Amino acid sequence: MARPRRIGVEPNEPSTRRGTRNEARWDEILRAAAEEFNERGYHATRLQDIAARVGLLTGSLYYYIESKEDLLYALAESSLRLGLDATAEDELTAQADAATRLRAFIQRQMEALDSLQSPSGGIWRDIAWLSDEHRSQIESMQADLNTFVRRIIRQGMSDGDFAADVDVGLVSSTLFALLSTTRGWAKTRRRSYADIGDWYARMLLRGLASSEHLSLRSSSI
Amino acid sequence: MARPRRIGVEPNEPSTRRGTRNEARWDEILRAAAEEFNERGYHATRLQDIAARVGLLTGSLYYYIESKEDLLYALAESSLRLGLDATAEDELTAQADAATRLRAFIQRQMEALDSLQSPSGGIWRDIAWLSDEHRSQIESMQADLNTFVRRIIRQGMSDGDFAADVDVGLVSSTLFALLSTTRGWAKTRRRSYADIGDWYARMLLRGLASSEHLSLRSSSI
Amino acid sequence: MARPRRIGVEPNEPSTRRGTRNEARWDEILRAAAEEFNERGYHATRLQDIAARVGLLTGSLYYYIESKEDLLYALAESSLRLGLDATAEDELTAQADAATRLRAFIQRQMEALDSLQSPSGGIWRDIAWLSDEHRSQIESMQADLNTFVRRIIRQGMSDGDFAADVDVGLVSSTLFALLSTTRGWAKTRRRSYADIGDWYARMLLRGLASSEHLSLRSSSI
Amino acid sequence: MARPRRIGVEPNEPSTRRGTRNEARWDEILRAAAEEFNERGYHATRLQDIAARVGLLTGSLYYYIESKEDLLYALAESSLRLGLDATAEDELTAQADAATRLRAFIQRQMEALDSLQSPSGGIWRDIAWLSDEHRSQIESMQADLNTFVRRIIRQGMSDGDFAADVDVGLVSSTLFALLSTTRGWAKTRRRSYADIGDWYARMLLRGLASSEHLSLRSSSI
DNA sequence: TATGAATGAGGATTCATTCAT
DNA sequence: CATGAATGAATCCTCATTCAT
Repeated sequence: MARPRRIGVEPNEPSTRRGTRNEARWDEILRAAAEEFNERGYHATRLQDIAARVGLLTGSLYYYIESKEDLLYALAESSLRLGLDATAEDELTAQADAATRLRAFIQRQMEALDSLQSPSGGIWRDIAWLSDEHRSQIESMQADLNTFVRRIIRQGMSDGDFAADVDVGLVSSTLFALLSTTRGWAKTRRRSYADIGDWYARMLLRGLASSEHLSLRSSSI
Repeated sequence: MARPRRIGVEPNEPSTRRGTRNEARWDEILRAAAEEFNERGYHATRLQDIAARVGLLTGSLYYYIESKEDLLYALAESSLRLGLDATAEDELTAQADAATRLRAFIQRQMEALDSLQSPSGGIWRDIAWLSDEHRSQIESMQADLNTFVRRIIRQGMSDGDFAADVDVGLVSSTLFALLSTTRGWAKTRRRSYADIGDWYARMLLRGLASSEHLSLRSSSI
Repeated sequence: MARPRRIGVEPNEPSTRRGTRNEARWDEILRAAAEEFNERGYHATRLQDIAARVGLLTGSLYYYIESKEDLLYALAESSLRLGLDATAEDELTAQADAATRLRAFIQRQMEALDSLQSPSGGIWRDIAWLSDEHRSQIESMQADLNTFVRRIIRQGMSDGDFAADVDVGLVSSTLFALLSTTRGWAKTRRRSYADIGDWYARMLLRGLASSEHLSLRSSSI
Repeated sequence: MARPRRIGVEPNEPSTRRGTRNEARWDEILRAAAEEFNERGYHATRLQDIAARVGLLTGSLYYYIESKEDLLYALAESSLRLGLDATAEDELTAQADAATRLRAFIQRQMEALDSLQSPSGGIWRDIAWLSDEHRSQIESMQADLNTFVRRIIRQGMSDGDFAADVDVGLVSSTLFALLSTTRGWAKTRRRSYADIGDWYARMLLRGLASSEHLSLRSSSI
């Protein structure tokens, strides 16, 4: 293990490089990396662990990657991309009230968890180890996702659906905390991601509701 | 000689036990370790980082510890001990309804976050790196804490305060996920731990409430 | 990361086993280790010393070993295996009298000294540093060798060739002491191992003889 | 553990130093060091091991020694001094035949083994780690002892008591090998040092005898 | 005399990374 | 594409040694 050395990375390498060839293998590798990172964390995971999962020797990985960091980036990126994709709303939803939109968002995020490369809490702290360029890309995507959620919440507040005294940042932090932690313990659980998403949505929406509102339409929540 | 992963038997005994001498330093060290572990995670943290914070050389740390693992254990242990201490209820609370008890529990846990050595999400995954003995001790404490929460939830269910269709495990997982993640982002936030605790309690209790119940006494939640 | 005395469990598996790959190198390494251990002893020898002899960097040794202990074990094992191999007797010898068999045994042991990996007194004390499993294997082989010698001596005693008052354990201890020390000083000496063996045999056999017996056939000894 | 650093030792330090004060403690320490060195060897022994035996903390040892090497030197020196003392012969012995003198020498050496600080095979290889000055002193004493034995053997040869074809160096090597190894296994044995000495003398003397001589007076050997 | 605390130079071990084949 | 072999920079851990109290 070592502090990141990559002092000077060429920003414009021949993109003819890695990843393009043999998509299947590349996916395998990403999947393997995702699992190892989820279980042990980025630093505790050895390239050898990943290579072994795919049936390769460590050195062989370098046909596909340029550095270990590549895997972290690729995973964070694809995970966030999935999250951002789940940001797209069909016409109906797009015009619905905040509660509906939030519930839909949560459910779409939970669905994304099923695809193997998704947010496992631990990875996010390790973003700090990415190269400057990579890190800022990731952080920008995180910001976008965050913004999407905050917009919905603000919409709910101005529509009077959500309590006026809600701390928007607190709520979105809570939501992402829940989403990113889920994978860690959900495996052992018999609940489907959909069920868990239901519970999250119920908690959050009830929590967001203003007291009067809550008593009026509680049955629908 | 260095880190000889002494697989086998040490003809020489473990020497004198550390940790007790110079309580002040020991606390400093723990505090430093907690902060580093929280920021970078167990594996990414170098003993040097910790030593430097305390103004020692790396080797000097070994006057206080026997291995890096010791620090992980000490932190996990003290963190859980705090959590378990927060399990003690005054007479009034002990006889209160589930909602009251749960809210009190959450607030006490949040208060514990203020003491420097407290649950930072990341640490828990690294428990896997503890020695067998240490790990089983930690896991046992985790189980105790878990049990306490589940009992309250079950009480609420049988008293009719909480919805009957609640998944106890899911709820407690959610609660611990929230508690252990908090530290990660709370620093940047202007909310006090007490405020955050209020929000957690509100969300969880409303989430747990049965629909009718909710509409009836929603204003009090 | 270095020498983390990984007391506990390794979440990561031992990886692929070494030693078999590139037999030639492996032999070189063993030979180098044997020489260093003989000269300085196990503890005083640095892996760097061994690596340098083979023209490798210290870290590169770990492609072949898992720990320094591996080398100690491999050497002790191969040394004892040689010794045990020298236990095999041709038909003629097997049916000869004790004196003949003992002499033959000694000579075969001395021949074994020529092969580079052989008993150098110092190594045996360091066996204490082997892992439990390794140590018990070594000790078991030592016991076998010991038994072989004791059987011959007992045969000699019951055949009346050796004095009846001989202390079997004492004799075998003496023999192994001689065998294991030889290498230490024999290098500087101009005598061949065969000559030295002759002298050992002469001493021991005469020492073992009963007084009467001795005077009768002394010329043949 | 480290290669000996003492690059430049002042040859003429105030000898007012160590060892003089509190003879009792000093003896305890030497005794402890002797035992540890015998069991684990010089390098594997930590000053802490020795200190612990005496009930001191490691640092406190430095009131008595100047460096770990001091202990090795003191032990080697005292051990050889004992050996050389055993070189003194009473008038009768001094004028006896070689066999008698050799036997007497062996017995006196064996008696010396009882005093706690005596030759344990392992120590001798570690002499290489002494400072130049210390080492040459030790080697000089070794040479003296060696010479004494060789003289006796040569006397025996010229007197016709020992075979003429004997290799003097080989014999003395053998003798010292036996003497220095003894402690290693003698503990477990029920034989007294005197008994063992008898056996050594018998073997050597018979081994040294010329064939004719042997048959003539075998009963007396 | 003895101790507690710290130092610092090793030395073992790990692992990302390279590269010729 | 993959492997075997090697590299070397970290990082952990050990222990002789120092020194103020």
